[in-house]
Amino acid sequence: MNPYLYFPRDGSFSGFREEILAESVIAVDTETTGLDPNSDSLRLIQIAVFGKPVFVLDMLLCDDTDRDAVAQILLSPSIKIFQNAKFDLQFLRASGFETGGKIFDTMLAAQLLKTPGGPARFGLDSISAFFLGTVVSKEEQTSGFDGDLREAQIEYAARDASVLLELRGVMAPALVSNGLADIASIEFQCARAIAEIESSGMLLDIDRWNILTDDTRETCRQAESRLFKYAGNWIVQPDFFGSETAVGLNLNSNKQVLDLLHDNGINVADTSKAALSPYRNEPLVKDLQEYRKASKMLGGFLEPMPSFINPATGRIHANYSQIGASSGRMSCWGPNMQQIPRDASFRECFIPSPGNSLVIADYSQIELRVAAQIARDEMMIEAYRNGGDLHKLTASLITGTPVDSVTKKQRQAAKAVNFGLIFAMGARGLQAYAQDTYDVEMSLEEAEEFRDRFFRAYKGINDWHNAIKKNPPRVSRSLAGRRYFHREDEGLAGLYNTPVQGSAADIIKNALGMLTATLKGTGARIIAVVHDEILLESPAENALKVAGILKETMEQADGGFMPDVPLAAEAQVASSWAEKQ
DNA sequence: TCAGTTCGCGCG
DNA sequence: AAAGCGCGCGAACTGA
Repeated sequence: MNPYLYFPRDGSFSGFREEILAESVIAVDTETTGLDPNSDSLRLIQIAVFGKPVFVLDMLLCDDTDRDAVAQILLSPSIKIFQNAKFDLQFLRASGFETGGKIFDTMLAAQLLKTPGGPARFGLDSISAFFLGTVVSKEEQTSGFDGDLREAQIEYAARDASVLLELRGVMAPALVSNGLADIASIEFQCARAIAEIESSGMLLDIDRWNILTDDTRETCRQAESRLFKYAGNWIVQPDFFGSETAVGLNLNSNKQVLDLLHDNGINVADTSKAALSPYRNEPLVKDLQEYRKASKMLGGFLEPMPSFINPATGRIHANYSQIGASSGRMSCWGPNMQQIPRDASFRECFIPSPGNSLVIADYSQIELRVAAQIARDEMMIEAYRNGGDLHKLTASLITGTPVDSVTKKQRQAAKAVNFGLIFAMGARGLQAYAQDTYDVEMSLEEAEEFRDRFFRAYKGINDWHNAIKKNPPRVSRSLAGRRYFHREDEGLAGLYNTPVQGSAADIIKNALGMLTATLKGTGARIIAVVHDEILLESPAENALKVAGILKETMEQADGGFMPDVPLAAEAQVASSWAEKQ
């Protein structure tokens, strides 16, 4: 067991201030009374440096002198090693501690270093077992940090901090030798922004939300009662209020819904939106879609959302998994703010707190730009360099219309073509995608024709696809060097898409990291990120300036790995999330 | 009864 | 030859 000192029991911590400040690398870990930085509290701060005992500070007991010493050490420019930094950063901030220097996050490092044979879980115990070959038992320290501490708890807390030093010793060289150093520094710097997003949270206009909930309940009920009229094979009875109910019919059961469809002459294989698409004008199908929509809105968003409002802050603090998707994108849960419906009726419920404004920005066509860069497609690069409208250009190329005479409808169709085809969509898929997403009717012949012309016009994209098709890679990289081990059976679409999606993630993560610096002194906070969109809350008087900083930072966030294609972002000041384009 | 899987669908 | 991809979540369904 490594030696440790526990303060204040073992004397005064502040006497060690200078020798710790002289260190260039320190490991920091915390123990808390729970998992919620808004309602639970920080109990222990453990600080480990090479060649010294681990310093364990009991925040319940230590005095202001020791607090000041910790504050200064955390703020120093030395490298700070954390395991899952965003967690500790939130608790530290809630207790008034800010951190300086670069972050090294062992959890993010482990995720970047992940290989097919490596660990699938990234807790400290799993990764120390894998990278150090040591077995760490966490049993003693999982809970009970709010009363008197047992010696074993202090011992394990100290051990966790010293393990971080050892882990970096192994992982830092591994990141370099695996070509992951650049993406690691992007991820590490981004962790600060994610901590800020989670602790900031978002404010929900609950009154407006409740009205929307009531309205949607009514819509759902009406669609339901219309659907019961098709249920001849079920026993239809008037309910207490006189409207009809099909006894035993569960509209959420796809099995039963399939029967209902068949009974009414709609012979589909399954009840998915795609399968029902040819019948979308049938009254039964229309009612079903309306029911499903309303029921999804209710069960998926409207009803659960109020329970996510944190009683301590009155705001919704979602959880972000920084490397949540295999592509390198973030994911979000509890609640997932990345899937809030786009309808203005939903998004207008997300508002700034009094005296503040929202500042919202998103990247313009970032995945297409990334694809242009990866494929080095000359036509696309040229268009983006000249500030052209790529959707219009595609519309012109596939229809033969001069760019200036492209109609709105043509541009809309081209949008579907652009997004669909660079990711290996077939003519069939393109046709359905254009219909579903852009409300564009396209015959199969047209889809085939567009597909053909698209690949003839964009030679670089065509060559990029052909190269992958000819020799499917086992390993590939995003533009910032994020590494992908492709499954044996991974389809072409995945091989095309993963590095594109991941490179876009590299860029926005770089922007988030930069923002923690460029927003300093404005009073603005990052409150959400949705793949290619960043939301801030800013003091109203600064909002216009902040919008400029946000746009500028996002456009400068190429990190040097987008040499041929410029980035473009659009930012605006808003009084709710609905006010966006 | 309950954990795990599948479907369908919200977002990008 | 043909093929969009990536998530999280609720409800239904499956299997022991």
